[in-house]
Amino acid sequence: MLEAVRETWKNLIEQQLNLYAAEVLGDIPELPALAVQSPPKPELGDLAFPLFAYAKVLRTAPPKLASELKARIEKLDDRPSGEILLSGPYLNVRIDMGSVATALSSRIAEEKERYGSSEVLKGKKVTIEFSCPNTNKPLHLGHMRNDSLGESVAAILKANGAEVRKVNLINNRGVHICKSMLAYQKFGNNETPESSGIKGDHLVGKYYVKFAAWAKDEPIAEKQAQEMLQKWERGDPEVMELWEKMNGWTLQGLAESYEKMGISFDAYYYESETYKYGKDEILKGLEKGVFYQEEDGSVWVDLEPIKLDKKVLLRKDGTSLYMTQDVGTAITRHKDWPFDSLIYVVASEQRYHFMVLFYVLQTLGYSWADDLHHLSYGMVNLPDGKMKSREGTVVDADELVDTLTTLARDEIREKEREDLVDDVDKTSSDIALGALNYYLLQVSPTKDMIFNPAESISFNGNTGPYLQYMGARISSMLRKYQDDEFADCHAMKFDSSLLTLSDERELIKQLARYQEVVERAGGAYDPSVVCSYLYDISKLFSRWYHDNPVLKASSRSLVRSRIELVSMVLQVIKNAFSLIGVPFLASM
RNA sequence: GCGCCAAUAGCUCAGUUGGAUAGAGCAACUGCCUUCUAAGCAGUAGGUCGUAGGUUCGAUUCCUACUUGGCGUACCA
Repeated sequence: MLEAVRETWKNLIEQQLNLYAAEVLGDIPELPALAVQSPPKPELGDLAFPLFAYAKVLRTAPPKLASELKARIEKLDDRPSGEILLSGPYLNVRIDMGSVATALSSRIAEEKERYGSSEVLKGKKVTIEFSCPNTNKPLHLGHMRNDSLGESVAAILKANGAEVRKVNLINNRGVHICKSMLAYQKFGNNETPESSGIKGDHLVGKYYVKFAAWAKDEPIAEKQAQEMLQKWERGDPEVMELWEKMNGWTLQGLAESYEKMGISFDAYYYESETYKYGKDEILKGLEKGVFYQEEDGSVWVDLEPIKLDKKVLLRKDGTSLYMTQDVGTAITRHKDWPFDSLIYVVASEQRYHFMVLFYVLQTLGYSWADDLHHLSYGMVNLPDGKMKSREGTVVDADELVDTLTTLARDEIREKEREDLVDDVDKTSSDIALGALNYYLLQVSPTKDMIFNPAESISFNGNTGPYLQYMGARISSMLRKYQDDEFADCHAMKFDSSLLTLSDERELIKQLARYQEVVERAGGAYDPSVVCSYLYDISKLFSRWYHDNPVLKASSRSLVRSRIELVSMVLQVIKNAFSLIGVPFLASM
């Protein structure tokens, strides 16, 4: 919303620069593009135009040039409202924030939860794949980063106007699946989730762990697992029955976890189907001559054009590999729903895999293969090192959510707010969720991160609950404002000229730039952009409303104006919450 | 060996695409609850932005080399 103002000033100054150049030099040279920045401090205005770059061409010192331009612009009859400030080599502008606030207020009132959305990706269909769990164990912290990112990026792209299809590929076959099946066959005693009271995914996970323990001093274990996989591939009825039963348990458990964590999908794919895909595509490529065959019959792609080695696409016995399947799955997905862009949310360990995959798809000549993205995120480590399932240092997702929920509930009790909160259980789990999603999304996706459990359960500082708390405070204020006591204010019109404090100007500016934030987050597939924005605006708001009364402001019209500002802040943080999986709470 | 990614306060992280005095949170210390929710606000202290060159009027940001760490480099997934 500030863009228009920014452009107006930029064009005006560029125009004056050209006129000045023509006067001084006699002709119009090619001038460098004018940069627009934000001044570091509010006193310095709202827009900053550094003039260093013109010193040489115009043979004028930047501070002199700044005052020259100021004088020229101020002489113009037809110039935008706002004030020009001089600050050394910078020409700064204090914009007319009142008119921005007025426009903003009607726009937010009209667009409500759509405020901040844009149409930059309108008409674009995006498939995003994330989560992709194995069916041999429950979700852990690593999955949670994946899930949070997937959900958030999907929401951000939607807000930018894209049509988004969220897909999950369930890894429900393979030797690792057989391992838990085998252990169950041996040690399970027909235990079920019902008989044991253990959630399905955790029960299956228990046998996966059991297999590892057993295999440690049982050399034939691995071999038996391989044999079981072969039986599975032949469709052995007994194995299939067990497979279906145990997968059912896991999927039921995962569904519960997803539900609890606010994760959902538009479509599921299953590896037990997709592992058959891709072989014919590779053979087609072989016919076209884009791949080549070794004497032993295996099919390869030469990655010389992307400066990599060679990669096998079909084994010598003609069977598929992971890569083969992924090629086939991408193509199948495009047939199912013709996307313009496909995003894979997968850990950075697999960068190489996706470089190859994308190259192979391009080589096969699919037009949509130009817009494939690997949203590669870094590993989640613990303060004392890596998570290792064998050493039992894996942070279990369900357990973590439960712990955080309990802590949130304790906090509500301790503050004696149980009666003031609608539903204590729901509020507690929403706080837990907000804490987790914010903690995970705050960090730039590409970077490895350290998950500090002690820190994640702290609700102080730069955390999800801090943001939720701001939302709850504002909501509480707005509820009070609904009282008859404020009836006279309800009838008044919003007068933006009363919002003259520096913090008020800064708040309006932040509100006005929200859409740009959403666009930048979308362009970079980076929810942390939204997180930083939310924290900045919340912190600014906290300070402002700590220092300045709203409902008890010095005049009724000031009450009305500040309420308008407060309402706008609430709408914007609510909208931003929805992009990063932080539940909004009207009270907490 | 080769490739990719990273390195900013004691710790965890930002840094708006090259600009003004590099910012938060946590931890430490100090104030502020008869006043719109103290899950809060304000303040103090904490930095050769891994090292060395280069490009530029200007570099935490771009380039090169090096150091350190992570991850890859399977006819595994």
